[in-house]
Amino acid sequence: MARGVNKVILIGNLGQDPETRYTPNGNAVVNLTLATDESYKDRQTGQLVPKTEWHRIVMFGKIAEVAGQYLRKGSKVYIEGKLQTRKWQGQDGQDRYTTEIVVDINGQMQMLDSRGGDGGGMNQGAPAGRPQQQSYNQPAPQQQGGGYQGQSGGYSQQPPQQQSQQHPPQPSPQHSPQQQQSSMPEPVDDFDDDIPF
Amino acid sequence: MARGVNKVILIGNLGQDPETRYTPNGNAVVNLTLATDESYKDRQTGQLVPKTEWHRIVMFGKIAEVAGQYLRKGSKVYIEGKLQTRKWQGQDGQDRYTTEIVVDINGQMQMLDSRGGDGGGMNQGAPAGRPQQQSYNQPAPQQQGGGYQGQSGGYSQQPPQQQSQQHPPQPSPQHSPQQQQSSMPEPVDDFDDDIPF
Amino acid sequence: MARGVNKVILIGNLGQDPETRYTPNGNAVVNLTLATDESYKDRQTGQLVPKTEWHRIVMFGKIAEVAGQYLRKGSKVYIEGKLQTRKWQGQDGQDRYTTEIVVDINGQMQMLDSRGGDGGGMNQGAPAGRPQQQSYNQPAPQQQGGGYQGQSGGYSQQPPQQQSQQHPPQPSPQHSPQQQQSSMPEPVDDFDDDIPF
Amino acid sequence: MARGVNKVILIGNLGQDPETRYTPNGNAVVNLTLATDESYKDRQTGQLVPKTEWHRIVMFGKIAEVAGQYLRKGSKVYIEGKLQTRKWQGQDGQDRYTTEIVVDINGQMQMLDSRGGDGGGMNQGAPAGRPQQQSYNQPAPQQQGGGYQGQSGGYSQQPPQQQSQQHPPQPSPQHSPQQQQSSMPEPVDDFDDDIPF
DNA sequence: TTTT
DNA sequence: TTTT
Repeated sequence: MARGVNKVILIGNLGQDPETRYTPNGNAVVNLTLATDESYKDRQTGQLVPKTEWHRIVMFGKIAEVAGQYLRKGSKVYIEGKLQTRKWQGQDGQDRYTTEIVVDINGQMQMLDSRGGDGGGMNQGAPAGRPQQQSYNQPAPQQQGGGYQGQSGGYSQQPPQQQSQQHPPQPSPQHSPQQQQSSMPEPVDDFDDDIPF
Repeated sequence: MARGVNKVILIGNLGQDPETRYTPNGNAVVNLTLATDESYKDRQTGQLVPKTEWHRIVMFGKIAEVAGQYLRKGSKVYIEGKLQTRKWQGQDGQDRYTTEIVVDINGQMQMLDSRGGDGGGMNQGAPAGRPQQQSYNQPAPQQQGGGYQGQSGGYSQQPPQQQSQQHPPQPSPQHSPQQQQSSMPEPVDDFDDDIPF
Repeated sequence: MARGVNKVILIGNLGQDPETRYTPNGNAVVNLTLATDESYKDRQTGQLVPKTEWHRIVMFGKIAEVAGQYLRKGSKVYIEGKLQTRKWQGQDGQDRYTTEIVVDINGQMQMLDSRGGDGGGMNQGAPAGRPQQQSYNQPAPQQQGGGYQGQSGGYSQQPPQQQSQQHPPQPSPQHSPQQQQSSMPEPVDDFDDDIPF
Repeated sequence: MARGVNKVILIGNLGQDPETRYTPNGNAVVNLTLATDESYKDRQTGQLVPKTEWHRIVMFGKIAEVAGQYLRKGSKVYIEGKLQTRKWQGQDGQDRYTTEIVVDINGQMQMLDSRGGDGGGMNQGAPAGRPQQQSYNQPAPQQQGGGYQGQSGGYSQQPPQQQSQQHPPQPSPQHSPQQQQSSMPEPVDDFDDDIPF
């Protein structure tokens, strides 16, 4: 529920491959940088000057999974999300603020590459087959708490094992104490399947 | 011209009265802070927790003039603009980044207070009569170059006198109310109406 | 899931009180007409001519319930939905098409009257207390099939009794046959379930 | 000027080649049909059922010129416009209504085919070179009066010769390549004002 | 850092 | 009528 409207709509290209992390609960969190270009006319020279605007995107839930799997550096994508500015501490102890576009359960993502080309070519990790134009709305709404702390701790770079199945506790030491502190936001918990297509 | 889409849509309330400045050419530049509220459910307590997101808005052109005149702390407003992140230097010499929603010629603004109440009450500068619900599209496009440096120099806190005409320096050091009225900048030429907002 | 983007954003005023109906399962369906105004300059006279655009809105789910309860003729509202054109038969047997803005689980609604005034005054059915500015996202997504036939049959003008509880079949003759056959249990609000359209 | 917000955002594919007409003043008017797809889950079978929504688009001005030149059947495109319903008379003398998305000076269009392929291949009229991803905002506002009458009379299927200049009647009945060149879209043209940013 |  |  919201008193107000907070909506961002972007179409642009990824500057890098997406970075995928996982919450202790196995939910994907993806960070992207997206470029939108605009040209303006220089007043002195009359020349058209290209200007690129870079956007930081954070995706949660199923959209994040799809983005992590199918988007690559250079991919063109439509994104709908909301603005969120988070505060963090610089190494000098001073407050810094970073504004991101959060794409959660209420957001949308749509891949716009008609051929799904990864734009980079050197992404050996790219999946063999990929969808060409597909849009995702998350399956269930969720409120974003104040807990997300950007790139900071508590996230695993490893995908969860079979998140949708019951399985015995992981003995693996890779899953560290960070998992214990399960106060991390868990944007979407009720996925009903892993791969939507 | 743009290769991409960069659009922000907000409905929220002003945290403070707008700050109006003027370029050397007499064009208004207005800074706003806008709050959009959202509630999320705390996972531990199950309580609805209100969360306010603050947005920095920069307006140019006629929309800026209208906003500066009619919006006040607490005003509810619809805004359409684009995201822009600008770099600046902190006092420690380090780079900082601030993301703002730029409402220029391609943006839109709409006052949503059915009564135009200023929400604060102590804004003696508020004009007597104000429109109730009015939307503004800028009359002609304009490209935003890279030159805008936020709050920094080159801006005047005083509105220009009759910018579109050559005129001798104003002797009066005080800006009287009458001047306020008669100093409407008219940067764009093809207005199809006579209402100044 | 969508291959494409289909989004409508409107701010306007209701032309009439909302019409609420209920599906056999007790889910609210609300029809609205919304006016958005625009002025254009007549090319001959140079006069500003007001022009009102009327939009047909159909709301489903919890948003519909809220709209039916709190919106009245004249209410100002923000609506986000999608375009849908449905075909129907005129009395002359010919095909007609009506385009509506569908506000379902993926849509949004926000009341913008700072005072919630009903704008009409003669709506005795209006609830005593009403929210002032509140936005609604539906709690869970739902796919809109092709079956919705507008104003046509299968809908009841009467609200369901205690839709969130199990209850014995209603002996009341007020409840039409259609309602009788729909004695299914009614999970509270997040229906991803049995809406037949 | 508008009291209200009336905005439509679509991403979809053209069902046919665009139809271009010209007003007596030589302004291009383009009609498109755009498909947006959505899948919904059939309640009986649980199957995903594809559903296509068709949208009627009308474009004016420079955007229309670009669309007429570069879009083809199958082209994927982003469109931003406004809803407009116009009344017309059926052959039976009865009123009919058609809702269209109007893309005028305040609208936007962006071609999303990474390769500009025409999707049909048999469009011999397609220009040799075409932009790949380009977005257009109209360079100057224009009010849409009540005068547009859909497909009806007053429009020419022939493009104007040099509409922006006074010139003697063209002797050549054939539209030469040079003319083609000179009618190339020029998304950004005349920013002449003095805003220094 | 992307894209054309 | 498009697209995947």
